[in-house]
Order: sequence, then structure tokens, then C-alpha cells
Amino acid sequence: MVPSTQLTAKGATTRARIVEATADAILARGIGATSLDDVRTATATSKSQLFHYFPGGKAELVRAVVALQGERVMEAQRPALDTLATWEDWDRWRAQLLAFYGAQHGWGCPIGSLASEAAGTDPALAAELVDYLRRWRGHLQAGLETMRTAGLLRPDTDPSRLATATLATVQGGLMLTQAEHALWPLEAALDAALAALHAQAA
Amino acid sequence: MVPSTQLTAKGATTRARIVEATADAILARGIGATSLDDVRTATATSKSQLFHYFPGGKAELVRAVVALQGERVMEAQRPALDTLATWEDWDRWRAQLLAFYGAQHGWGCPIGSLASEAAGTDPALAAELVDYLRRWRGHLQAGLETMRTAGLLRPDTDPSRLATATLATVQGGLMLTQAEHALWPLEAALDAALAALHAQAA
DNA sequence: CGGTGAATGGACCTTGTGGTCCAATCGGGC
DNA sequence: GCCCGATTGGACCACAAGGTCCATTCACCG
Repeated sequence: MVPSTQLTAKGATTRARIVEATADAILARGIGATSLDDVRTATATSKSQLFHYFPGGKAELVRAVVALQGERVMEAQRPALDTLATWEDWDRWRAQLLAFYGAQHGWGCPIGSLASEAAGTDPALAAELVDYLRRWRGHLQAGLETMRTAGLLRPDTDPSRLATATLATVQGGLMLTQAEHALWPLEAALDAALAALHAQAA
Repeated sequence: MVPSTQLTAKGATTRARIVEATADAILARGIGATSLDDVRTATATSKSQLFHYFPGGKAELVRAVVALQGERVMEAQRPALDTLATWEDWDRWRAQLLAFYGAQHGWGCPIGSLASEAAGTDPALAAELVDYLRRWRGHLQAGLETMRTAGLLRPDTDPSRLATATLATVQGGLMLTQAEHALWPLEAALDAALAALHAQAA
């Protein structure tokens, strides 16, 4: 984690530029189809810079991208994600998701798509991505538990399963978004996800 | 489409063996991470055989795999997929999906995962996969329209959006299945998908 | 049983890619 | 201004992967 070499302000800027450009490239084409030469070209850097800032090579660069994108996705849902205690909170959450993914360069989810790709190629990276997915689900689950306790959801509701299903619907919607190059599948998916939640209302 | 060279029975067998083994490999590791040498090893064939049966090289082989897997996925849902006219039909459909993906070697959806991967790397292949997804959604939509006409669903139901959302939930569940290496996310997702449908019951 | 085209084996080529290395330059602190 | 480490440039390497090619074997058919 701690860089073996000290970073100056200039260095930090360059490093950030590399990570962000790589994040864009990976979102567009995936990990396997993004070469270091692509990154080099997109950032106007040299090979030595890439390995200077990421001594671990491509794997370390990809990990940095995953960390960046993971935080971005979580942050985009805040503060709603932390307090899904009322139906209004869920509506806000829905709106924030649509705003984030609608404004994003390219389609699909930077977490979900990579999780799918890494599952079969890079177990370590896949584990990191699964971690983000579980944290995401955890937030949804916590909200559902709060609402059940508050009597907004039926007592027989299973927050864990319902949170998983909600996340699944969002992710599936994003996959279709990626396939159709349009946002509406995510809208439709979110509608249905919230409908499934309302179906459990007390 | 028509092979430039005639196939004997032996040849057809070899060809099928190659396609099936490649399908397994691609399901496990994805297209980009499956090399022709992997296929060679898995099928005990030579380079010349691969290009003899698939003159178009890897691209043509992958297309054959997509066609095989696409048909398999659709077939696995039949006959329920063609007549989703009652709630019992949807329950049967649910059970068939779980049976198919539970018995499958490896996790995830051979259509959805590839659609996500191909979206950023191979537009032509992506189009083919999107076609399968649209046909899939079309079947769900047809069922919903039948049910709405029959008065089983509220008149203000939008079969198109609801079908999209249902497919999204299934696909998202399969993605989580791939990530968690377990079937239960798909179960939870299907529960919620059917709940969302029932929420539109007349 | 001989011939003909399919089926197979495997060497070889080319390109793309991750990674290494060394030299040159920049830039802030003494 | 000088020094020293951070920064940058870019040649170079090793290897994997897709693809080509030719020679050999196999199997059916007259």
C-alpha cells in the first residue's frame, strides 16, 4: 500500500491522471482488452512512468482503478445509502443511482462488470470486487432492517435476501444498460425493485 | 454459415467436441481469457483442426459457442417460456431456471456475461448477444401481455418495462451467483422478480 | 485396391503485450 | 548554484497468442 518511493505533488498528479484514464478505458473495454499501451497513449506517459507509480505492474494499476471506482459508486449513492429508513430515502437513492449512471462515461457498472470479468481470471481481484458488492448489499440490508424494526415492513421480511435481490436487479439493469446503450433498462429495473420492496410493506 | 468444406460424421463429431469444450472454457474464464491453445489442450486437437472447422478463426469459434449457449439457455426454459399465461407457468419457469443454472458447470449466465464482455470489445458479437437478450425479454413480455389481456394483471401494467425488469433481476442474480459461487442469489432474485410481478396482479 | 478429399499433426511466422533497464532531465532544499 | 532523488523517455526483451502452411494419415467410394 505505502509507495516505496516518495511522491511529489507533480508525481501525485501524474499518478492520479493515470488511474483515472485507466478507469475510463477499463469501463469502456474491460480489463483484458485494456493494454498498458492504451493507457500510455491516453495519458501521454512512458512505460517507465507506469511502472514507477505502479511497481506491481498492470495488476496494481487495476487494483487502484477498482478502489477508485468502488468508492465512486458508493459515494454516488450517499447520503441516501447510509439511511434507507423511509420510502422517501429509497426514492432519493433511486434518483441518485440514475443520475450517476446516466452521467457516467460509458454504460454498465464499474463494479459489477469487473466482478464478472475477474471472477474467471483473477481470484484475488474478484475477491476485492465481491467485497464491494457485499458492502453495497450490506447498506441496503441495514436500511431494510431499520424499516422492518420501524414497522414499515412486514415482520416476516428477510432483509438479507431482499437486499440481495434489490442489488441483483440494479446490477442486471446496468448490464442491460450496457447492452442496449441506453439508460431505460436501469429505470425499469429500479421501478421493479422498489415495487418488490413495497410489496413487503406492512 | 455453410462450411466451405464437407463434413463427414467424424468431422462433425470433432467439430461439436471443440465447440462444447470451448463453451465450457469460455463460461469459466470468458472469451478474452480463453486461448486457442486452451481449446487445443482441452480437446486434444491440433491448430490445423481448429482452423479447418472454423476458417474464420477464434471469432467464428466464439460465434458458434454463442449460438450453442444461446439455444441452450432458451431451451432450458421451455416449454414454460412459450406460455407464461398463468402464475403457475411463472412458477414452473422459475423452477426450470434454477434447475438449469444449478446444474451448469460454473456460475453465471453464458449469455449475460458474454454480452457484458463483448459490449466493449466486439460490437458484432455484442449485437448477436443482445439479440438473444431481446428474444428472451420478448418471451417474458408476451407472457405478461397474455396475462394482462386475461385480466390477471392490472390494465395499467407495462409489459415491456416489466419484462425488462424481470430479465434484469434474473441476470443480476446470475452475476451475483458468479461472484459468490453459490446459487442462492439467483433464488433471492427470482423471489423478488415474481413478487414484483404479483404486485401488478389485478 | 487405388484414388481423392477430408482429417490431422505440428513447425513456423507475426504481432501485441507485460515487463526490464539505463540514461537523461527536472526541481526543490541546502 | 549544487546535489540528490523523483520524474520521465524510450530502447529492449521474453513470451504468449492468433494465424499460416505443408506434409501426412485416414476413410469412403468406385
